[in-house]
Amino acid sequence: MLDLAFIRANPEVVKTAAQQKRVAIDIDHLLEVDARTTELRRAVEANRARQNQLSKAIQAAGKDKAAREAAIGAGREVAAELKVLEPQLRELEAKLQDLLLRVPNIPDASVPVGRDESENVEIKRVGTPPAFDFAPRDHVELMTRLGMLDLERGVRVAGSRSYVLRGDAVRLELALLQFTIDLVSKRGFEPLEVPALARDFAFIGNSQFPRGREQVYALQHSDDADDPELFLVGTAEVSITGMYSGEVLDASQLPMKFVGVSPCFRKEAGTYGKDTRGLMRVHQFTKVEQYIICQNDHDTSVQWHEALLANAEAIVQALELPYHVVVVCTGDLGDGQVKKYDIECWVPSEGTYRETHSDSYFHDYQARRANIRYRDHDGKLRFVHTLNNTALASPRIMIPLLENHQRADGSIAIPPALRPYLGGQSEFRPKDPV
RNA sequence: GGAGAGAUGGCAGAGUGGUUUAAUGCGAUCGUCUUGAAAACGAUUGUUGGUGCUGAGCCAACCGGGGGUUCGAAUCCCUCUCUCUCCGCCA
Repeated sequence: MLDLAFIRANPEVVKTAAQQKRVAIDIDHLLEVDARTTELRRAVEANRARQNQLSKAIQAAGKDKAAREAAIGAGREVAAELKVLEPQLRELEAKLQDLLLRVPNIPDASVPVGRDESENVEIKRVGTPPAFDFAPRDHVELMTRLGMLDLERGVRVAGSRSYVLRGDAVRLELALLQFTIDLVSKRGFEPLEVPALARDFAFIGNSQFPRGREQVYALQHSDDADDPELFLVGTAEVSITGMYSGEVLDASQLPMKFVGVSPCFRKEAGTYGKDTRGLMRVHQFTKVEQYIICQNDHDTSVQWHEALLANAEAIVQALELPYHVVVVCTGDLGDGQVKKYDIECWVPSEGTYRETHSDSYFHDYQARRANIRYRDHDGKLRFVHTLNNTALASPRIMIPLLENHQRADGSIAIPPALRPYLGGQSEFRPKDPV
């Protein structure tokens, strides 16, 4: 959420940002609602002031019955007027709040303007895609042959975009998660295992709601089917934002650095026909997420944004995956994001790079929604800044991991960094080699 | 799932319809005293919005969230959330 005072002072900046992010929002209408709200609030407050004066007059009247009755009579009139005005004010305030929640954040000046992901800009390329002297297999074929994947039965249980990991894939996933948490926590990040269920306020704080609600699974937690109380998170980011909602932190506690793990659930609404094969886009997965809460300072945010990227790069480098980094263009940015880097790893079966990590900073956009503040050294309250980046998402990471390290016989080399987490094992080998 | 008790400022804790403008204590900040510190003493110390001669002042709201009764609610009523105690169930 942006500061309303900022929107009032810079409507054109906000309009341009919304346009570049391809968000349809009528800023003029918002300002008009804002003006009407202020006007009505003044009227309500004037009535309340009058009410307080009369209340004192009633006390002061004591046993002077006439004065007392007169003041109570006047009080009735004020109360009657407030009874009309107050619901109008509440309605306007709710409308204004809803509009405010839909105003996107301002992208950084360094973000390229573009329509969609096709206009993201590569800034870095690391490693070389492997040159196979055989036709590389895709992850579905490799994993099925290795007894690691059972798509058919996963779909039987839970429908399309579902899967069962079997055998060595389960060991591999646990190894990947532990390797990742170890690497990031060694860099000073506190491990968290957070709820995968969260209330709506956590989603609002994170800026998944109100826009984006259709991507989230709602749970009927009470008997009132129209009022789901809990939702399944699509990322631990939601839960971590919710953790500190409403708190006033102390400047000395910052920065807070977390590495959180959780199951993640996504409806993937509107992606029919996209990445339908295999493990690229699934309804349920497991993700290790980096999250930082820092002081309200642009340069500090930028510094941590780079640090989070460096952590993620260390992970894909240790897994020996060829990758590149792109700056995401305005049209592909989330509402709250100021700037975002994606790491995309090379996928041999597709002959292209695919997103595995997403590194964003928000300034105080999330903090303002979630009301996370800190008392600065000068004694003032400020909203914190928040950032997050994937550390590792599984099973998606298995696609480049297994495809890049495959051999002609269908076996797969395990990168040395991962071997300690697999009992020293150096490869996955099918029972029936090709 | 059943029964009961609670939720008040950074913390503790009074307050059961009208000078509550939320007491008191602790903490914090500043000052006095001191070589310095501690102690003692004094002062200050919440948030949000509005107004404004722009951080003097003035107005409004906030006692877990929301709604209601009343001229007037921390206080009475309804509802939701959470915490604690006991019983039941359970990995």
